[in-house]
Amino acid sequence: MYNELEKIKKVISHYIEISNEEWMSYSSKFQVKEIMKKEIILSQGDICRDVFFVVDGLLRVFFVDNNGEEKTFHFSFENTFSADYESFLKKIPSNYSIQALEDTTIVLMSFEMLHDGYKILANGEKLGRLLAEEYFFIFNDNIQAIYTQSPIVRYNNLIRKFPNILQRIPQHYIASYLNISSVHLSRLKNSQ
Amino acid sequence: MYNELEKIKKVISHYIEISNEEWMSYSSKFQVKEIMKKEIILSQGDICRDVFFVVDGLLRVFFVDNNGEEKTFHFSFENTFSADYESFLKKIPSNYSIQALEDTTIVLMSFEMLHDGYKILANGEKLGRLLAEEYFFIFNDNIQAIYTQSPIVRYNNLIRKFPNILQRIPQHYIASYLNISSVHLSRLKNSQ
DNA sequence: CAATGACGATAACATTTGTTATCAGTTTTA
DNA sequence: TAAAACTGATAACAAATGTTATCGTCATTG
Repeated sequence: MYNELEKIKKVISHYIEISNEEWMSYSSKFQVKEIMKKEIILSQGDICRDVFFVVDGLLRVFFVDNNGEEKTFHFSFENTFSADYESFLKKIPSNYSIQALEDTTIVLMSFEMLHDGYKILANGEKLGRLLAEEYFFIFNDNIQAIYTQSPIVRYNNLIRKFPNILQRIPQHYIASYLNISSVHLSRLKNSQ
Repeated sequence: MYNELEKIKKVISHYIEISNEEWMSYSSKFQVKEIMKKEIILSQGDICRDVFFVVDGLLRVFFVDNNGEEKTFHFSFENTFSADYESFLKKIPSNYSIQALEDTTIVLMSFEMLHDGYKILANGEKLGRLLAEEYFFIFNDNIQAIYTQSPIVRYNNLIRKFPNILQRIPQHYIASYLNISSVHLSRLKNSQ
């Protein structure tokens, strides 16, 4: 418990100043959870009630398209947040599912908690703003990569950014993330 | 002048409560600008110093990829904001250019103004948060469409959402937005 | 430990999509 | 108003990508 909350405190402190008193009362509301590999912690269609902070492990965010095919569109590594943030904020059914790719430790942050934070914490609104901005940056970069880079370039960049990704994530999930078939990715890799 | 600011007040009031006194002092800092068709108001590589609010007209957000090809990835219609929001927030060189597709009236909102607003306005931080969230929603929906929908489905949805888009935007820009060649879009349209 | 399933490479083939060029109609510009 | 640029359709061809199936290896599970 101690370590998990220390980690999330470190991340939050990176965004805003938070006093010890504030942290003491605020952090008591966090919920820590251990989830097993393959476990699904958010199902497409359900409302995303919490933002998940990944303390240790790895999550996969995906959805099932009209043809019944799974599309992976995000991996959540250690020390990052994960959620269907639109579902979370608007309280509408989620378009994504979130699944653990490894045994994972997460800290749950509920909608109520975040919104209480807007009032309770001196810099609560700022935290909300910076979280939204951070999410936006991720998606912005992502969309730009899709428009400007070929799949194999995106693949190489991904590996450069996360060198151990191949040991942790099955290749067909990566292909799905690149929005190409697993056969095609295999071909691209072996013909560069 | 009167009408332009009324429009943006209406949009901002949709996000937060803002008193008349606040609006009086705050709105005086807005800058209204008329730009001509084809004029470029943000150039790739420059820092995006302002968020543009489109009062009337139409903007195109695009970038030039590694092969020297223009990729359109967003159209900004009336009553919406436009910017390279990442460049704007981080004060880093913009990856996008923004160009008017019609004679357009915009209201400029500088970084300093937005940040002053965080302090001056009672709900300033909240406004910043909601703007970031709004931007995030747009990109979220966009990325999801790219992953789950075929180009022709995205095209049809686009037309359903903006029925007069074909009269206002050349088809090859729309093809670029769909991330397909203009020849291919032409084919898809005429073979549904 | 045996059975099952997951994983990634590969081949063969089908389909989609891009590229280049041409043309006719329209709009813009000098 | 004449020339130039822009626009969208179309054809022919090339390249990229998907689909299906097979196979060997490895991990998981009962």
